[in-house]
Amino acid sequence: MIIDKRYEPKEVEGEIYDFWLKNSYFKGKIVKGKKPFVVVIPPPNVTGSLHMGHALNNTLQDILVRQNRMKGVPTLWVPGTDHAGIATQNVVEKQLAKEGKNRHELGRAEFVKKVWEWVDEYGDIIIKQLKKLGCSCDWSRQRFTLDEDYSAAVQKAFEHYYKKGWIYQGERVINWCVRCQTALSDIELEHKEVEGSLWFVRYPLKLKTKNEKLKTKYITVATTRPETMLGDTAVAVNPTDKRYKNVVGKILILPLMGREIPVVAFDAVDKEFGTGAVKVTPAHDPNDFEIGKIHNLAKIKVIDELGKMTKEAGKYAGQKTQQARENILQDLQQKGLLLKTQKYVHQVPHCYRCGKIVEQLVSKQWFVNMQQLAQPAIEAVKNGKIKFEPKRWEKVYLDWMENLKDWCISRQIWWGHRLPVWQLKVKIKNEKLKIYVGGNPPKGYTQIDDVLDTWFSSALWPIAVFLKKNSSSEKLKSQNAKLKRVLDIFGEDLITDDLEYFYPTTVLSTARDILYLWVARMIFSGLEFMKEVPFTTVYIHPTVLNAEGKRMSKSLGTGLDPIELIEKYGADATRFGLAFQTTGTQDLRFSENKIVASRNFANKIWNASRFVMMQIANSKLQLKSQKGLKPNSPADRVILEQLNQTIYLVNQNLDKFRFGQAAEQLFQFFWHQFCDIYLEQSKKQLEGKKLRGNTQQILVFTLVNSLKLLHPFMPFVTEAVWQNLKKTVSLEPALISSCWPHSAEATRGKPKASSKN
RNA sequence: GCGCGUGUAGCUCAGAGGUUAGAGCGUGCGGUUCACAUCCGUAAGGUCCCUGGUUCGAAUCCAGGCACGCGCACCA
Repeated sequence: MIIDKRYEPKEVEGEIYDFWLKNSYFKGKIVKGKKPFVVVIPPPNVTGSLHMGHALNNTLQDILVRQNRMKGVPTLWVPGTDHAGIATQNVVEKQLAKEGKNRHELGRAEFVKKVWEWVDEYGDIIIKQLKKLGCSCDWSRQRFTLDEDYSAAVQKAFEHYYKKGWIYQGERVINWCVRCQTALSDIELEHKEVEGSLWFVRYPLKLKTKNEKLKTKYITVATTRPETMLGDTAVAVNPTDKRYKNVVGKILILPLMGREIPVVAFDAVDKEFGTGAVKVTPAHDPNDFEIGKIHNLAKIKVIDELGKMTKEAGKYAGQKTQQARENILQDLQQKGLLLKTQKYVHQVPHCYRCGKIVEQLVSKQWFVNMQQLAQPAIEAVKNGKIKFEPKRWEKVYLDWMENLKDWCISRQIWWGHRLPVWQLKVKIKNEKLKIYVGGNPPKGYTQIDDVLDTWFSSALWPIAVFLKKNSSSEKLKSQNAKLKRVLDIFGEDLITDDLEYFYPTTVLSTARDILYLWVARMIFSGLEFMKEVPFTTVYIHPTVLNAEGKRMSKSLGTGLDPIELIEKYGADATRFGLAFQTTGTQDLRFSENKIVASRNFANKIWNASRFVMMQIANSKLQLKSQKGLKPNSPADRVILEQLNQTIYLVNQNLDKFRFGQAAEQLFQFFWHQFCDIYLEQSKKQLEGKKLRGNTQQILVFTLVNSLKLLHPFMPFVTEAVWQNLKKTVSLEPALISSCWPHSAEATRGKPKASSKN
């Protein structure tokens, strides 16, 4: 026998993968009149390396893709990477810091060049890792969100929104990361519990005359951020609060600054919290900003973009916020205005990229008005055009969509798509700044510095991956009326037949934490630009937790490198082990045991196949179809029935994204029903001449179909066996493109009900 | 605060209104000529979180509670 008695993944995986590549099995082809099965990969960050979540998600996608490919459906899985604005910029900045430099010394052009160099050198790591995992992506279609054509599409999308009047520049209190030096959208924050304090500060009421005697001399406010009080321009109380009934409209003297500020009424003030009176800092709190709008309050910015006190902060100017806080508290204490201090645990926003505390400050940024975009995206889910799996995520999605705020899309970093916004160099006095939006600005205009939120471009992923001039697909030939609109938006140059054929995609499989950041935005973008949903099913895979039930994360040191698992146990074992643990309802508390068990299973498949091959060597066996099989013994009949049930159950479970149950069924069937029972039985049957021929037939038949069913889960070992088996039995040239078992008996043959009729 | 999820063998998890509740790993015992020791056979191991309700029958459905995890939120 040619093959070894132990399955050695390392010896076959590379070779098998090359074999698939060489024969273009992963290529997506347009087959007119046939509805394709299309998946776009959630593009990993170029800075990333494969973590367990990627390994899981891409295993599951590959299972679906391979199954559909075998079913004979035109199948395409588009791979690619995301430029990941802030994340990538941070990586390169860190590298620069090691050399004692910063990006400002380099200048914008030089810095961006450096990032591109970094991307060229390291950006492909994760792609190579996906290949190791066995992902059957169409690599000829690999995309990067900063590809030339992709960028063109991003620009067109911006222009489109702008023309509609949905993009505007506005002054708001935004989240500002002092470390990354950029604005962040609300969902780019991570709220972490921080043990802080609640300080109670007295704001004296202004006396009408020097000697006026007041019943109440102070209003006490509670704050977690005393340094912002320097920017206070009011104190707000609930209009129904009896305690403050008589002070609304009165004037207070802001301590330390001496500024006169009014007491105003505002519904949203919680009477129960603190003292029921809240200091109002319109420049540093979004709610206060709203109060300020209503009461026409000044916005006094006391903290700047570097996290230091501005000159508006009087004697505290130039101090870092923390330092200013301490000084202010000391000064208040001295003046007897600090009533008390309470320990207070609260949620503080941190930057999702660098982990530093985020400042809130007033700033001029670009926004997308969400009003008209949200509604169709809500409808599409409500009317079932997009289904969530598991279904409960639908509610999570809808809750967010129904409470959408405008999307802050400008970032003050350098790595990304620059806004196609230009302004006239010379600012004429008393005249609004002249702005041009688009690709060819008139003379004298310069482009503004901001770049777009990374998620603005990834929102276009299911569209933009099919927009490419020099793609394998040619420019649009068909004059499909449906695409007229898209042509108008993106222009002739970008539209290809691919877009017409492969959009909308079928399944989007992703992690729950980017449901808002990415999935929701793809949905409304798809509906806006294509007037059609970008995918019909959103599958949310379980989160991979470690043994302690903590989320696996590299930064937390709770990660586990899937590549190490592949090295140790093989890609098949890693994949099967992950799929096995994907049960649909629960998060996945990762256990290496399951990978070990799967490694053993791969070996079992290998050896059972070896046994079958030994039995049929030199037998010149002509493989019969199921109809041609003649089960002679009870064991024959049982194994064929069990195979049919397995085909049925695997299909059922995969249709419902029940990967674990499908894997379990295959494991049970192959190991216990086929190997433990039938293979043992066959040894007796093979002895006598009477049963020998049919037993051989059934052995091969069962093995061949098992390999097919197992292939999406364990592509390497099954293909390796197939290639060997092919030498003695006439089979399709490759398992990957062979025909998925779907005999009439199997599709109809539910697990047999004991009483028919 | 609101919402979501989970609780079943030592561990990780399936299952689900109806005999005796299952798997993998782990554990005990026995087994190496004859595909595989990454193996085979066999055994032990469960108050299905608690309380109440519906039912002929509940681990399963309902209500309440407890525990853990997660998401959202403008309690300053």
